[in-house]
Amino acid sequence: MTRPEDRSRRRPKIADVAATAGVSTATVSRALSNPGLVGEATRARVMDAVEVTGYRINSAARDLRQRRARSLLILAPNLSNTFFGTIFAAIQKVAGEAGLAVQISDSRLESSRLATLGHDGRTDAIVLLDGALDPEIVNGWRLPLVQLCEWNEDYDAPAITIDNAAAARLAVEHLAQLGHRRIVHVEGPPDNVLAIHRRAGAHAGATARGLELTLLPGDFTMESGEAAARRWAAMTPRPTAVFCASDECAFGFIAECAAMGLAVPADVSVIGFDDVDFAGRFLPALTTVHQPRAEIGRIGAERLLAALEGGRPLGPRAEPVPTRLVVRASTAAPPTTSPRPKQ
Amino acid sequence: MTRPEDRSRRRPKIADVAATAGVSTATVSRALSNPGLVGEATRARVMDAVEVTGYRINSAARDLRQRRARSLLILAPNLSNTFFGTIFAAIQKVAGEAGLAVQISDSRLESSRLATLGHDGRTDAIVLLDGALDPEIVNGWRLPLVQLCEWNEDYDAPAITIDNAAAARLAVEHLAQLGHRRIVHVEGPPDNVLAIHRRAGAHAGATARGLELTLLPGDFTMESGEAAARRWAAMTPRPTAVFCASDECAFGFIAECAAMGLAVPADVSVIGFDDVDFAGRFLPALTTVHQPRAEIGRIGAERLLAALEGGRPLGPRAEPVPTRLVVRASTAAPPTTSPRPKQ
DNA sequence: ATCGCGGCTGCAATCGATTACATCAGAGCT
DNA sequence: AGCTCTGATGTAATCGATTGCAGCCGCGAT
Repeated sequence: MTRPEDRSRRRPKIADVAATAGVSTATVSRALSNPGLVGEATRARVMDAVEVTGYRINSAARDLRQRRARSLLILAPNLSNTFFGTIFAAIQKVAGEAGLAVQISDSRLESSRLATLGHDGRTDAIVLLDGALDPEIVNGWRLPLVQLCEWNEDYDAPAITIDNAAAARLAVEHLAQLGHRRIVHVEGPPDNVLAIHRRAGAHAGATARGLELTLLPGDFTMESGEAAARRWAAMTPRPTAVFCASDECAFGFIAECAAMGLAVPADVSVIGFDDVDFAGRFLPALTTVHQPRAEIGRIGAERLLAALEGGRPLGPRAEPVPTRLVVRASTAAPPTTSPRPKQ
Repeated sequence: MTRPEDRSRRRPKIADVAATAGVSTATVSRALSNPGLVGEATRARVMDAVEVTGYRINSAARDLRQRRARSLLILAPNLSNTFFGTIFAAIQKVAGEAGLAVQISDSRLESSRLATLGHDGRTDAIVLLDGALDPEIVNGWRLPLVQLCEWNEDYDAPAITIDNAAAARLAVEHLAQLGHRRIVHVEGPPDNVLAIHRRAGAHAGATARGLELTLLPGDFTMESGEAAARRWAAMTPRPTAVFCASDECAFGFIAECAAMGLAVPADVSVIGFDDVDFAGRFLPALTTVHQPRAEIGRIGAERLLAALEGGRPLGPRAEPVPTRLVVRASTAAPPTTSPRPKQ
């Protein structure tokens, strides 16, 4: 005999509902997860009992029995990066609507802890935003997995990305059209796929248009943009435009120009990459390549869901997501102060 | 008799390890989670067997038996908000090191789904970044819970926050010291606690220094900052300084000033609130109140962990986290163009 | 009257780890 | 020798939901 206090104190379980409704636990389970299997009157009694007892399913028990976690893991190299927020939100929206929980973790941890994340049964699928993890570990996870934005050829998983080279080329051609002849590309980190493709695209664009291209090192951060600005300022003659491998880098570049008393775009045109939320409000508003982050997150999550539900494998690779150049106020025709000296 | 293929195909469980090591499952379990309890030789055999079989614990089974999830849930009204990224990272760091998974969810969903999140046994504790949820639901969760940054008096949970009123007052006093006499405060959303406290602080500071304070509506967004800038520009005489309730709002205000051909701080001083990552690189670099987000996230996570391990309840309320004014380039003495007319 | 069938429901095994309790061997003590 | 005590290990119950199998009931067909 259960006293009322017990009910309020203990988390009700399916057996409590069954007792209240006068049916077996099997029937309660079926009424909740597969209502078509139970008679209408019974179902109503069960629902009432659920209401009365305040029953909530215990996911751990269900997960154990069904051998799935109803949960998806996002791994990113730096959770505080503003770039990722939108992606997280998009993934969570899709996953949440499908009843999946979303777990996040920093991807930069010791390999044993990292490996465990994909093996501990708490996760059904993985979204990877980091292309620099050990392929052994990544491929060791026997879970549906998609890569987003960044990718690694050694991972045996599809990637949802934009065509970084083509996008970079767009940026350079924009500068060429404005009349710039000598330009700088501030690169991303040397080993990064994105950096490599963007550099290749910039190079291709410059070659096609006959531009003189100088590469400066960088790593996507604002600090590296500042450093690049100082190196650029010391060049003679100064290139008239700069294509930064990320918006943050561009912000740093522009801020440092301001500190040096140089104006954008009057003294130098600057173009970024990503189109983060602030890009449009920056002063000057930043011309940049739009990377559809929400779209990428959504597509990634949807493909994982399809793989989980259909049980079919994820396609090997995906079409690139369309991107576009967003022209704002940080690019203009090159300064005409001194007519370029013949050489 | 298990054939080798079975091993490689099936996820090994604790029984497989036990069989390989020639001990019982109980011993394996103890060797892994409480090594002091088993003999040294046995422990070594078990560890070898773990290695050989490639065993990884099944969290669902352990969670079920131990009635805990080793997981913590973060609820925020908008996951893509740049403001939250740093907090997520700090929480994940602390939690991850303690072996807890971190789950994130948008807090703005139908109440039934929201309520379920705290009741489904997938979560041991909750970090709440939203003060606008139904108190019935929040208090219905029988889990350790902390509020961060924002809070709600109706929630029965401690809050880790800064002293928003005092911080706002600091901002206003800074403006007073620079010589401003008429100032504007662009408020946050009317019902928001943060907005209310910041407004109160601004009001107190203005009164104490004998400043003339005008309130303009806002909602923390860049758009509301832009709108406020237009309203401010239409005022006669124009106040010479503006205290915005958030950095984003300040960015919007400054961007709109630029669009109207007005310069900051030459024509108007602007001060923000939060000190988001971009604040220091904005042009002009934004004077703002620093909100130690990583610190707040860390403290919140640590208090939850302490409550989980010690089993003791969370303290009722926390000391405010110290904050400070960061003076950069967006504030200066008021313009002296026309000496103020006597009235 | 009997059989078969379909629709509901219940019984009990199951998922995989943890842990209370039992057992047992050996050491130490009287 | 007999007893207790301690430390290591095994046995089996347990966490709470799902699900294969079987049973029951009623109805229509033969």
